[in-house]
Formats: sequence, structure tokens, C-alpha cells
Amino acid sequence: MDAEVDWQGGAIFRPVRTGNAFEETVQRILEAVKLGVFGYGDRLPPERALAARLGVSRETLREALHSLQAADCVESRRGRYGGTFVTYRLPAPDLGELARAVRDMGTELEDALTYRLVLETGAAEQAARRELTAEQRERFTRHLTDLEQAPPEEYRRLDSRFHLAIAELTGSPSLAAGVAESRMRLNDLLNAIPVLSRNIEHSAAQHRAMAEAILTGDIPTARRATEEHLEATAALLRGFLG
Amino acid sequence: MDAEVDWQGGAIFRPVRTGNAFEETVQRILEAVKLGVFGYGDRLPPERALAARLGVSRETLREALHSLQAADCVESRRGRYGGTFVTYRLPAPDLGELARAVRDMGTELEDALTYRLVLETGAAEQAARRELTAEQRERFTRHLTDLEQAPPEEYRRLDSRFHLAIAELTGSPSLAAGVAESRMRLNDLLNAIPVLSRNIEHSAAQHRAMAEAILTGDIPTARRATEEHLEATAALLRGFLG
DNA sequence: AATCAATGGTCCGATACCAGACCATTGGAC
DNA sequence: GTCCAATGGTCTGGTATCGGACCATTGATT
Repeated sequence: MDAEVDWQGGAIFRPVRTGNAFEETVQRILEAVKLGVFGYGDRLPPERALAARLGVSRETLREALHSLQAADCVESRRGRYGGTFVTYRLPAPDLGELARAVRDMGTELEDALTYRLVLETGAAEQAARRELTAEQRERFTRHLTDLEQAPPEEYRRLDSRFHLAIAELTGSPSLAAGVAESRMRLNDLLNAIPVLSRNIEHSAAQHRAMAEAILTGDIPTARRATEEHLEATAALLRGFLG
Repeated sequence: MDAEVDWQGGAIFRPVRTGNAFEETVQRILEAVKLGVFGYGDRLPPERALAARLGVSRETLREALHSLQAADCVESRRGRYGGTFVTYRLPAPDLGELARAVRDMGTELEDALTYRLVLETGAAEQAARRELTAEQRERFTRHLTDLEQAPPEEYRRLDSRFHLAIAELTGSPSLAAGVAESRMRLNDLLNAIPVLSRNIEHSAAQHRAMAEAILTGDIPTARRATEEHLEATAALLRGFLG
């Protein structure tokens, strides 16, 4: 009768809500900064708007912001043209830290890498499949050139933005959310990888290949180029598990 | 400075929590039944265990169960060997209902179909890529034969189970959860499609092709067969949008 | 200098949700 | 026949979260 209760519940009967709205809110904002959606000095959306977007009461959001303020990640100013401003800079990459973080993730690492691979290669394919407007093409191209001209300290941030931009091009909010989520899970690890000029050149070539394939609608190449690009960092991270 | 505030928040600043733990719980359980995880007469996990799995208090879960009981979907019995039992049967497919539901989903339909395509083709590829244990292969094969021998009223339920089984084979919980989620979103629509013997034959051939490719590790075929299979129903649903 | 719109800062009552203890029922095991 | 383990049923106190009203501050505009 219920011999199979253990069977599939894993996917369906997963937690309805994250334990704690406050902590989750802190994480989300921090992730947004680490993912490069907001850079140093940028202003976050007004509290009322942000609370609505996060589906959380303004009080809860404010507690989260206070928490971030206490950690010197943001700073609030009153008055018109005031707001909450990012005062966080990515810490310098640290291989020791990376090794520790990789081991801490344990079995979850492989899950996150698989999830990312499926979503991002799929997103690249879908983006290549779509008819893009001139404006979309232009914005996307700008993301690429921004990334190529990035100073080292901005590289990781603009890299994230480039990848998220591809997800947005698919026109599928769920897909974009999935890509963002998977990147959030891996972001601390990716940020801990030192930015070596040799790796940057290699990545840059891959980024160009991905962008070109997407813009020309070359579906198989978009997928393959993305897969190669992702496997490079995945292999690096897996190396720390050995 | 914040000119790009509208840029990417969509993916990152999405709601932290689903509006309502109670309603969400009702949905989850109902979806589990509709997805075929539990059939008529099956016993759900004990309240304490299920509440823990769903990350919800027992009280909240019980409210949800009462709600389902009031709707004649489940039935509870006390005592050892008691429990909560499913008393729900899928309603007969109804094309009029289908047309209405498709229109109700509106723009969300395309999103859900894209999301499903990416996740399920990716899952099929990952499943094909893995080394499967003898036990996994056997269980998976059983799912396929169950489906092929299914009486019409069980067809949709076992079809869902087959697809979820593929997602489980990937060994990636996140991917499996994603597939389950995307199927939940489309399930009411899929269930409303009449089961015609001609379609079943067609689907059966596709299912076999998928299963064979996965079991033999033929990655490109696994992906392509899955894509063809999914596009068939997607095209049918899109047809109702006009 | 006065105005005002946009923003953060504060407060309070209502309530959904939780954690855990305890009760009631059932049918198999002994 | 008695016991008992597993299950659903009930209650209570505590708290996180909500939602909405109201206050305080600021700097561009006039």
C-alpha cells in the first residue's frame, strides 16, 4: 500500500517555507550584492518596494537591512534621494577558504553543479532559439563588452551579470529564477577562485563563443560552448574534493 | 547609479515565502496525489513525519488535511495501522475544461513549458550519463512496464511517475525537485487531455526510446527523444491558445 | 526661504504559525 | 484477555510576521 512512501516524496514533500523570513531576506539581499546585481555605492530599491518584491513585510525587511548595516554591508540615508546603499566589496579570493568551503558543501556540491549545468545550458539553448529584439541584442552585447573590459576587481561581478543576462533572454521567468538560484548556491565558491589572467583569457574566448552563438541563433553551439565553459570551473571545484 | 534597478531583480528579488503555509500545504498534498505519487486508497505518511518533511507544524498540516477531507480527497482513521488515506480519483478529461484552463494560464503557459523542456531534457541527459546500479535499472524498467500495461484510468498517473523516476535517476535532488515542480504546474492541463489509444501508442514508443537511451547511456538520443516527447504535448496545449 | 515629494524610522494590534505536551483509539502481539 | 505501539485528536502558551498608520529627515524645486 504505502511501501513506496520513501519513493518520491523527496521531490514533492520538500519544505513549504524557508525556516525564517528574516534570515532568508538577509541572504537574498547579500546574494544580490555578491551576484553583482548591485555594486559598491549602488542604491537598493526603496524599502516599501523591496519588501513587496520579496513578499515580506516592511518590518521584516528592515530587520534584515539593520542586520546588514551592522555587518557594514549597507548604509541607509534618510530624505528624498536617500535610500539604502551598498557598502560591501567582495573579499579577496583565498584558495584556503575555497578548499574549506568546497569540503563544507560536501555532497551538495555535485547537486548544485548538475543543477547549474542543466539550467544554464538549457537557458543558452532557449536564448539562441528566440528572436531577439534589437534592444535585447544591444543590451546583451553591452554586457559582454563590459565584462571583457572589466578591471580585475569587477570581473566576477560582471561575469555573474553576463550569465544572468542570458537567462533573462530566454523570456522564461522560472528559468531565469532557477539560474539565479543555482548561481547563488555556488557563488561563494566561484568568488573564492582567484582571477588569473590566463583563466580570464580562456573564459573570455568562451564567453564570446556563447554570445555569438546566441546572437546568431546557433543552438547546438550555444549549448556546447556553455557546457564547456561551465565544466571548466566545475572541474576546478571538484579538484578540491579529491 | 540605480538606473538598472529594474534590470535583474525579477530573478533574485522574488518572494521569499509562499503567501500561506496552510494553502501551500493543501496544494502540495493534492499535487502529490494528482502526480500519481499516491493512488486511490494509499496511505499518506503519518502526520508527524509529513509535517516535518513539509517543514510545517503539525497543526498547520492537520488544517490542510481537514480541508482535503472536507473536499472528499482523503480520509483519516485512528489507531495503529490507521492513518490518512487517499479517496481521490482523477476527474475525467474534459476538452472544454482544458481550453478554459489553458487560457487562464495565459502567458504563464509558455514559461512553464520552457521550464519543463529545459529541466526534463537536461534530466534525461544526466540520467543517461550516470552509471546506474542494477537495482536502479530494475526499478526504472518496472516503471516503464507498469506504464505500458496501465489501464486507461491509471495511465496519466503512471506517466507522471515514469517522468519523475527519470529525474530521480540523475541523483540530483535539486533537479528532481525542479522537474516535480514544473510538472505540478502543468499537471492539471496534462490530466485534462483525453487519453486516446492512438496517442498512447505514440507516447509509448517515445517512452521506450527514452528509457532505452537512458539505460544504454546514449546521451544525445536521451535528450532528443525526451524533447520530441515533450514537444508533442506542448504543441497540443499551445493549440488551445489560438 | 518655503514647499513638497520621496525616503527611512517607529509603533501597535491582529494573527498565522509553531513547539510540545497530553489524550483517545485501534488492532496486532503476547 | 491484556498490553502496547502507532496513529490521529486536542489544547495551550509563545512568537514571528504582518499590515498599516504615523513621524522625521532631506534636498531639489520654486
